[in-house]
Amino acid sequence: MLEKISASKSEILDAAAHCFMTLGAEAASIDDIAHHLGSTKGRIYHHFPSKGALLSAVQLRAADFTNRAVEAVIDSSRPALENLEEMSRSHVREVLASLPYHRVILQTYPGTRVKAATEVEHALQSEVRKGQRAHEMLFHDEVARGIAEGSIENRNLTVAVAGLMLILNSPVFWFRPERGASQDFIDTIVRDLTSMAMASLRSTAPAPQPE
Amino acid sequence: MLEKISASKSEILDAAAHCFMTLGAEAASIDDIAHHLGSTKGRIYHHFPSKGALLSAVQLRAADFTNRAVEAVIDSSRPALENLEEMSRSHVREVLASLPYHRVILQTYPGTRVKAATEVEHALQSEVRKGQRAHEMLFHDEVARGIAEGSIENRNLTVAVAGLMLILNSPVFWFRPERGASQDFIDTIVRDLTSMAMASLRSTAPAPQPE
DNA sequence: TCAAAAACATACTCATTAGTCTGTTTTCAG
DNA sequence: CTGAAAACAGACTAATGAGTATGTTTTTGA
Repeated sequence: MLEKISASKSEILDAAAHCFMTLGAEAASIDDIAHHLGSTKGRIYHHFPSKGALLSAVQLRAADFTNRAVEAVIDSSRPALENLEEMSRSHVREVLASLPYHRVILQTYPGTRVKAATEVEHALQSEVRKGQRAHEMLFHDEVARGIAEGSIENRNLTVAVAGLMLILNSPVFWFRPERGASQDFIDTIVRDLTSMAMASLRSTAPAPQPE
Repeated sequence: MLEKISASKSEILDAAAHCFMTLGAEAASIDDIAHHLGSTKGRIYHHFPSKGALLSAVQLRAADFTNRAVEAVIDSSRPALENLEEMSRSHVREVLASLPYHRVILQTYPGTRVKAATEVEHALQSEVRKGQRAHEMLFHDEVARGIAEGSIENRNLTVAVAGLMLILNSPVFWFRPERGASQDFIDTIVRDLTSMAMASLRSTAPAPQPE
């Protein structure tokens, strides 16, 4: 789904993600990104046709990161909750590892339709949504399986999955890697968030005990 | 904490919140907001000194909305979890009721420092954070109390409260009132999100049974 | 009833910034 | 080696949008 990225292109994406994160996707200018690279606009516009395309590329890569990380640990032979726990752990780890990219996604999450949306840009945005939806589907399907199993509380699926993803993505809002990112704290975040996420899903009432 | 707002000023805030929501806080121009009001810039700049001040006013009002709603139902004589459940219910209801305002908050949550930040604007933003922190504190304190009680799982407080707030705010990301906001669906959202939030906090291991 | 202040409208200025165009350097296949 | 294409740099254009300055209307208090 994602074409190969040259080393230079990847460097540009990293810089773009960083600037979008610190300044906001809309406020960050192409010149800001170029300056952060020690280059000029010429370099960026040689690789990307527009700012919108660059933004979409960053968002697409973000979804791709978590997608790969989660898909790698999926094992549908396990019970849904067990599987979801591994998936969640992997997702949170990846978010913490590639934080700037995921910050950008959150910034453009709501239905904020871009003003000057050409046909091409619109298509790119639709592609981004598709990638995000695909990733949510990984969790969506497992939650549905868990509800069928009886191990997960029977709630509105949309509401439940949205809440789950928000828990897993919550570090995006407050995690500051620049201020001391001790491996210990990272482990705490992964453990506690995964624990909270699983607890929020787990069925309370009958609790089928297979022991 | 919040000065009285004239009818006209309130109308401007509503329009601003709406435009910030649909177009994004950065992309929405003062002219856009004025046009949505059927007026011109003059009206807005008569009441607000700058776009940043207008944005801050919207954010401050958002925090004020949920603050009032939650504070009204706090009853610290109850057990922490019971109290938190009522608070959460009230919070979610308020978010759904004044959605545009809360969308704006989420858009500017991350550490995106504005570029042209004058001293005044900076002070306003700091005021906004203070209001948001105050509201989070309401939940923070109750969670701490619950942990002390033993009814809430002993996790990192920052992580736990952040996760909790994200669950409660999650409709901001996907709820579309324009597309059929049946009272029934609203009730479902409030019930399921509150249920998930409480489940994510509840202590799993010893479970002190006071019955 | 009548100033004066509040509440707007309208026409500007000026800075920022996305995108373009042309030139220069680097890479690399043959 | 060489020439052509890729990978940039740097100057320029054009449009958008925040903020201002000066009107005009409406409200209001005495």
